[in-house]
Amino acid sequence: MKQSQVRTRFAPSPTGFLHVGGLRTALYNYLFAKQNGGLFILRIEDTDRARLVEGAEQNILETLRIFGLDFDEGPIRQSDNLERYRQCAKELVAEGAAYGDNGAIRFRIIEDGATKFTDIIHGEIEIKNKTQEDFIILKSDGFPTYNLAHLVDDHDMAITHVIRGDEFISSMPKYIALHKAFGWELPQYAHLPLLLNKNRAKLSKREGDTAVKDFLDDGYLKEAILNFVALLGWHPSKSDREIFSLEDLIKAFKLEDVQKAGAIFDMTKLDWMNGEYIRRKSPRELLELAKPYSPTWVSDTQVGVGHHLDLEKIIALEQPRLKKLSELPGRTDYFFKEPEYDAVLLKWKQISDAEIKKSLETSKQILKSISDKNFGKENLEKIFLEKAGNLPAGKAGDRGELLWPLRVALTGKKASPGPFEIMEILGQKKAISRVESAISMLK
RNA sequence: GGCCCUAUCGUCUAGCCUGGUUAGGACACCACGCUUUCAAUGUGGGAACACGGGUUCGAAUCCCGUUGGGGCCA
Repeated sequence: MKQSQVRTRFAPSPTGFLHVGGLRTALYNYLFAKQNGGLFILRIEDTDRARLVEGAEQNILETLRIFGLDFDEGPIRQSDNLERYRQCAKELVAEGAAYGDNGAIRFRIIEDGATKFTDIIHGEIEIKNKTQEDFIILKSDGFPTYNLAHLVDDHDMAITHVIRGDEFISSMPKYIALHKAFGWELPQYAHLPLLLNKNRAKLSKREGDTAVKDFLDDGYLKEAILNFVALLGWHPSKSDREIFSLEDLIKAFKLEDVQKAGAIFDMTKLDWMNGEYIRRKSPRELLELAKPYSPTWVSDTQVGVGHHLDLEKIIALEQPRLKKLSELPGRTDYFFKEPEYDAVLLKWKQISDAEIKKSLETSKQILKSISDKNFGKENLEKIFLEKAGNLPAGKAGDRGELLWPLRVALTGKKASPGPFEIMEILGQKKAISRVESAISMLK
């Protein structure tokens, strides 16, 4: 009848950078603990010395910190606890549940019958004991195996709910037998479906691009990654909601609503979600976030002191188009250097070179006639559209004939924001000189 | 190969427990509107209950089997 406080743990091996599957496991553990007023604990499972990767532990800690998955206890390292595992192994040998085998210690499996347990996500599971065999709990080098160490720690740390990947289900008879041998109470188990790659195979760190750090470096916002990962294998029942902050998730998440089947990690939706979060930022916030993506953004010196506002304007222009921050330099390069492009790009529909030239000359005339103070986008738009005869798109002599060559002259791109907004930022002098360059290309 | 898990649009999924829905949403895709282009945005569209048996007046939903996928062990 005891009502003990919920304690969950995330127990990664520092064998590589934290990947998206690990982040999800950590998140679910965190959410479950927090929504129950419990504690979330971090344990580093570093007993497999051969597979340790330098920097991995630090990356795991750093990544959890970035996502706000703050742990209440830890990090606890298994390598600090070796004596305890050895004692436990000896204890099992002493009572006959385990035996020595070439310097290692093996736990004895009784092959009769079946082991039954209840999983929070999967429900009742029954596994025949003869599918198991005696397994090593302490290696000859004196280090414990996962089978022993994780279980001793979960007990010592009073973990109430073990939330981990599906791949451990088939070993459950081992863990249950071990608990019995120790005379320990079983925690509750929730086995999460695996994250799969496009080929439907288990997502692995070796395939690359699954490290959370890579996504962060690529300009995915932490809110978007977290939200996206939360939705892989979980969805609120009877709700269509998709956008969740960490706080929202604590309220809405239900372990029982976690999917049983594996989910394919498909970045297409992540791209959309990242765009959603990008659009929710203010240009100022976005500017801060974008600074790492190009030397241009780092300091104002390259675009001239006092142009901070312009940078914000540039960001604001791209904000609705951006899927990830790393796209920014490529999309905005024409603000910082003269565009390079092929003259054929200036051609609007089927018009002749002479007509393009005439169009550009018209733009040049207009630009020269405007005073510097009236170079705002609204005014520019008004004047240009009047000149274009205010004909709607598609009509003979439509706006495109005037505006397309102008826009290309300014950007050198076949896709970009509109010319008026661009010119407002670029200023009259540069706008005119770019139109002139375009004209000279047609000679 | 043995064991275990699993199965709704291309993808993430709601619905399943407590049988009766035009099987809902989102991403992606397509079309249209807006528009100089690309986005953003609005409207609309195509798109799924793996298969076979039962039970039942009625099955995505309950039961059995098959097949597919995945995991663990070897």
